[in-house]
Amino acid sequence: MTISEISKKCNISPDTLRYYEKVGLLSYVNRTSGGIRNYTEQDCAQVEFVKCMRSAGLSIEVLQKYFELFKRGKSTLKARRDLLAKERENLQMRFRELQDTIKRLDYKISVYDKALKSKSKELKF
Amino acid sequence: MTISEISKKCNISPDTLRYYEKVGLLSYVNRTSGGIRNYTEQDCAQVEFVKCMRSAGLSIEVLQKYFELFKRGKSTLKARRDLLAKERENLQMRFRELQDTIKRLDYKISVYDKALKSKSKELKF
DNA sequence: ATAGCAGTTGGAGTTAACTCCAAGTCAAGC
DNA sequence: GCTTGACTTGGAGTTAACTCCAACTGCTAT
Repeated sequence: MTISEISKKCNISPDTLRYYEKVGLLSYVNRTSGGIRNYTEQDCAQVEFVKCMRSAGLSIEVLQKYFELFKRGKSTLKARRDLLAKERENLQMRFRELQDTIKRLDYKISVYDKALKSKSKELKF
Repeated sequence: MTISEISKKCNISPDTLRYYEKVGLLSYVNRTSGGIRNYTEQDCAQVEFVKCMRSAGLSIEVLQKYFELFKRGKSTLKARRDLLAKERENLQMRFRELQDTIKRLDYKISVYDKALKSKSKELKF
């Protein structure tokens, strides 16, 4: 697959794909004889993984660390597991915070709805 | 309350508090005769609100818009309600994505645990 | 064989959201 | 009256994560 195909499929810009490769979030992608990137299904799955983790909020730095461990081979299995587990815990925390914030917004919206019905009050902020 | 008191109470740096005021996320904070900020309980509650929304991911720009509407008075009640409702929907979406990502990480971690037990396999990434 | 387009590279530029700095002010204690 | 320390301001600097650019290469179709 060419870079534009992956770009469309994963909805990530070619520039971002090249950037991810440059900083080590994709192991070096094979090139055709003409020097053009030729993504495999594997590469594609990895791009999807990176995209998913990035949009959940994992930093580039953490993902670099993960793939760097990967390159070092089987001896880093435990370290990688632990890295993922730690990030999982971070997400869990953000998950609960997000839940609370949504509840808070629900309450605030309900206060607005009341104010709108009574057509008189102003709120504090 | 002085800026350093609020800073401690809300765990936001004085620089950030001044920045928020400058860009309109806090209505102008009263000063003492000597020109020093003197935060009220109200201000404090607003700081808490901003902090909560910011850490949930609402942009400075959206919060600026919200407080700008606020300054325009009661006529913008509906607009503010709708702005909050829209942001709430965004958060709800991110909430579900986060849930999925956590599940995905759980699965990946379980795969790692299996690999660690069998002490032989390497994973794809 | 040439026009045109998709791709390549290294490196510069952009954006959001802070964060830091220099120069100055003010109240309090010695 | 002078030092100290917390505060003030406007504005410059930083960081993460892209995003854009210029100059170039190499297929493909006319």
